[in-house]
Amino acid sequence: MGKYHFNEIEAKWQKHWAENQTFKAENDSNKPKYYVLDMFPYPSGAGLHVGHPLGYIASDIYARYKRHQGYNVLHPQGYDSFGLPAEQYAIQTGQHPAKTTEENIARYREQLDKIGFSFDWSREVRTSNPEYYKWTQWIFIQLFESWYDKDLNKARSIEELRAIFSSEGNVHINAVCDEGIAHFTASEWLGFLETEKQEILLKYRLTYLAETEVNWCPQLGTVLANDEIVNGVSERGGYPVVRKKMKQWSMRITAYAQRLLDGLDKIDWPQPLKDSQTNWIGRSKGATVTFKVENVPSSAVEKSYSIDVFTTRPDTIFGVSFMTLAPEHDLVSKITTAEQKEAVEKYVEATAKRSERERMADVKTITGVFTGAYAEHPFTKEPLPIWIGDYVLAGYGTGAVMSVPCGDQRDYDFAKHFNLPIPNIFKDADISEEAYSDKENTIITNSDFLNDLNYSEATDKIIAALEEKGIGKGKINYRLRDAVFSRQRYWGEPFPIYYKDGMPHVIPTECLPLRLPEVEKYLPTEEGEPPLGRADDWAWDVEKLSVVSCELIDHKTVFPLELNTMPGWAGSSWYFFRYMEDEKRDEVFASKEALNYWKNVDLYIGGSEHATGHLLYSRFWVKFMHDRGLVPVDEPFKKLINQGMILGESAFVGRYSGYFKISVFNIEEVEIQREPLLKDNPIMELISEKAELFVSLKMQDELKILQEKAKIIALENFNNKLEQASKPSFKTEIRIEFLNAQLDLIHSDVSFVNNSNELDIEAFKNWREEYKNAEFITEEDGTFKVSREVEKMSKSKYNVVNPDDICNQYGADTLRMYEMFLGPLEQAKPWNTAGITGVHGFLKKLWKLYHSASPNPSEGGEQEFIVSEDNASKESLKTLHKTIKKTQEDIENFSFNTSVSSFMIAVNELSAEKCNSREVLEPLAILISPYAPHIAEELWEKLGHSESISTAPFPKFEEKYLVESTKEYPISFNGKMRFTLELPLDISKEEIESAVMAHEKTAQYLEGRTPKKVIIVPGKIVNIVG
RNA sequence: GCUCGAGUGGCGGAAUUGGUAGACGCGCUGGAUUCAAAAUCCAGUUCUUUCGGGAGUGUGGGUUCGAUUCCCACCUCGAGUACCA
Repeated sequence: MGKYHFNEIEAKWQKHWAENQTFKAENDSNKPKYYVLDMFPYPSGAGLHVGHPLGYIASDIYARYKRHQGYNVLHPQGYDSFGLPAEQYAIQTGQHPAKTTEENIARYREQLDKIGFSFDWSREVRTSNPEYYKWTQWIFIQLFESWYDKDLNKARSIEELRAIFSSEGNVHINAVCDEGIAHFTASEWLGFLETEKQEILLKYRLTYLAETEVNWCPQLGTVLANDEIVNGVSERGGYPVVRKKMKQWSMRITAYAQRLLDGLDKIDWPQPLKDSQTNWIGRSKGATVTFKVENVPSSAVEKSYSIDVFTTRPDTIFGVSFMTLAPEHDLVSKITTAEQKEAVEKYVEATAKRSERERMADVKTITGVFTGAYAEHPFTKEPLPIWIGDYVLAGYGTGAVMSVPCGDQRDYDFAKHFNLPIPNIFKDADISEEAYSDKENTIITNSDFLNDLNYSEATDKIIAALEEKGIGKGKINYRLRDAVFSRQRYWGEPFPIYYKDGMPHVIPTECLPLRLPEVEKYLPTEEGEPPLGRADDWAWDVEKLSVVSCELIDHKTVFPLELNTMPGWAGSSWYFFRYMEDEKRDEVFASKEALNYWKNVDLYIGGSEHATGHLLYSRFWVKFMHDRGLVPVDEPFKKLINQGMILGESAFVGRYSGYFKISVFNIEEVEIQREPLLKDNPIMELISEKAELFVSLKMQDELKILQEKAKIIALENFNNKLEQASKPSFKTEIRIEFLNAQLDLIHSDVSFVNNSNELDIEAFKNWREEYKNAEFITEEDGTFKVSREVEKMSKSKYNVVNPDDICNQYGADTLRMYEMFLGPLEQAKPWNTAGITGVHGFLKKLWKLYHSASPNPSEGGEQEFIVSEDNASKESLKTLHKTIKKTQEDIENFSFNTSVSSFMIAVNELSAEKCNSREVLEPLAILISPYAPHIAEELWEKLGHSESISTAPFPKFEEKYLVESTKEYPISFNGKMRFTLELPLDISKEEIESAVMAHEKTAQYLEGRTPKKVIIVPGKIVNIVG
């Protein structure tokens, strides 16, 4: 073998690596550890396109580099295999989602294997495997058995909470829990029934059951989390989402809001990603204030109510002129007066019906209604009318605001719209057009004891006053909501929960996994229960400790099981720990030894779309697991890199569709059933069907040609129709008149188009039935050209490029290098297959470097492998060491595109130098091996090594080979480079100056002037000013 | 609207601390080799020019001997977010 037969080489090494488990990570090693992870792929039915492996290639290069650096590298891969698409497919086809998931995974694996990744497949995980979700359920139970102690600022066991309740009741408990839990003493607690105790405990658990306002998606038949909704419609499928109250499992992630925020400072993540988590958590500092509702004689119940509000501007409290409640606010029905009842109820009903999307679509329309009730200003005692309005969100703060129209634009707009007073409490502020919301330059006035104070002084003073009066206090508020954890779906983890007396109970951990039951259909039941409601055997027998038939439910020993399943993020919130364990997977989710050895993920690569989903939830779970002593770390991913999207270059075929008026005349005047047919009146007039014609790019402006051609098609179609019908018995003439036309561009599959944008017309015709007989107008040279446009790579745009095809045609090493060569990892960039020949040519050149220049007849006419043991030239060594330095720096900065360039430069230089010495070529193979591992292994073997190149030590950079004695100085005049001058590096500034001044070109550029100044930076530049 | 990021040849992009703008690759042009094609190799390729030179990194200003790089204002594109009190 002498030519670069990449297909053979790659198949050979992929087989070798698999058979020898070359990349198996050791849990017991003297080497330092390094953990490189890719974001969990969901195995979709469409398979991989060239955009998907981008991040995997980058992480693989880094993993291989770290192995060369002497690290014990963990670089695993697996599948986030529960999820909506498989279930939607199951609903449509009746196929079990496990089956399609299996098939999709097989296809993914096949594609991944072709690219030559150094994954340790022995540690693969799949979230839908019972052996895996057993532990997801187990972690859920840990959450259920935990509560959050605000004083210790960590999660603790529920057993400890019970102990506290038994000894001192709940009065001194400072926990993150439901609102409005009644106080009880220890003896009261001990007197409660078990069901009552469970009811109370549920309000403290980190995962709890509650009636919540959720995002219901009727088309998907499930609720969605906030991060699963994009622009008011579902992320998957784009279906509308409405608000609905449902009993749901929730996760008390809000307990961790501050720690999730603080933790961001400790991790090396891209700033935009941190920003979006910061915004999502949405911390704001302010105060809660309680407003008393004035007793209204005509209201339904005569009782004293109060409204709590949260405000970030307590300093503006003297500017309050009314109160606004969210329509969903509990108090609305209680305080509304009889006169306003009808209007209020109508309004509440109307807003409930509006979907999220509608609400978002019209932010501008101001709506609201007066309740008839008044609140009392806590300081001035003025009555404040209480309104409801849907600009106040039920889910944020307390669902009520103190409206300060002079300082808040929304309050201002509302006040203007309903003619409410707008008192001004800002000194020298103009509020005639809009609210004055500047915090920094504000001086408060008309505000009693706050007069003449600025924002921060006034805020401190008012909070002190509120606290003294006991009607408010300083408070930090978060936008982050508790995460809804129930999904009304089949293809997810079952909750290890059964219901006794309406209270949830966990099934014993030794009975896990609680396996997903079989159902005959994947749809909700007629009663609207989730698909698990269709299972025959879905009840828990507490004596037999097993799942039994639903018919046996007696609520004494056999109880119904939970029908919801967990959301997609359950399994992906802890999977990175599972990879750490390789032997004791049956006993633990991951052993202490494994967790302590691998700690956290050192490098995590994936897309930025998971910013507020997976990446927030997994941080939450890890912090929780850390609190409960389950893992030693409190952040999962130390360093994170977002890879940019690879975009597709869609191909567009021009389609001209013209319409004609076709009129049929008879030529002879004949009588048909006594009706004379007259020559000059048409016997028939019709508008032609669209005459479709495909037009090559440069012909698209040739309207005359297009019209002519389209006319022929229209006529042909007409004649065919006429022939199929009965032919008239008289002579006819057809006249045709052009009406109008349009040219549109339609997607063609990019596989029909070559690198010169020429369409394979035959392939295009065979693509669709309706194109079979289509007509094509080509360029003058007979080719048909398409236009190109960069779009997202997607099946529906027919611009998907398959990595398998690239591997077959150019090889995996070429694919890997080219993906890196396209541009910076983090940036979005278009894929253009045409450019791939450059890196492919580079690999061929690299191969040649290790082989004889001319074919050797004794080698069957092929080039012979030739590497000499002679010393390399000075230039070659310089090339090598320059490349070592650059490659190392580039990999460490994740600048993979530039190191591919530097390899090209190195190979170009070494080829020119005719270098073939082992001293240079051996280290060169190692340098390139992270990028192009197959060719590197092959050359390594030819160089006489029997061990894999993958653990060969990375070449050591030595400065001495780069030391120069002279420098080609750029000589600038007023900052413009004019010529260069080679000078020794060891001469003084003065010597440089005299050498430059003595140069003939200097005089030429000075044109007789005397320089004002000569700037000399030794080793860099010379700049002459004047 | 707010937050963040980015604007450099025909294209993807390079220039790591302010120091020769356009590395490397694609494409294009010309040439060698070949019966021919593929492959390979060589030369050229920012624009403009009266062939001396001149202009040039989104726009306008500033700092500097010197700015793609730093500062100010603006324009355009992309991403995220969306009444958060």
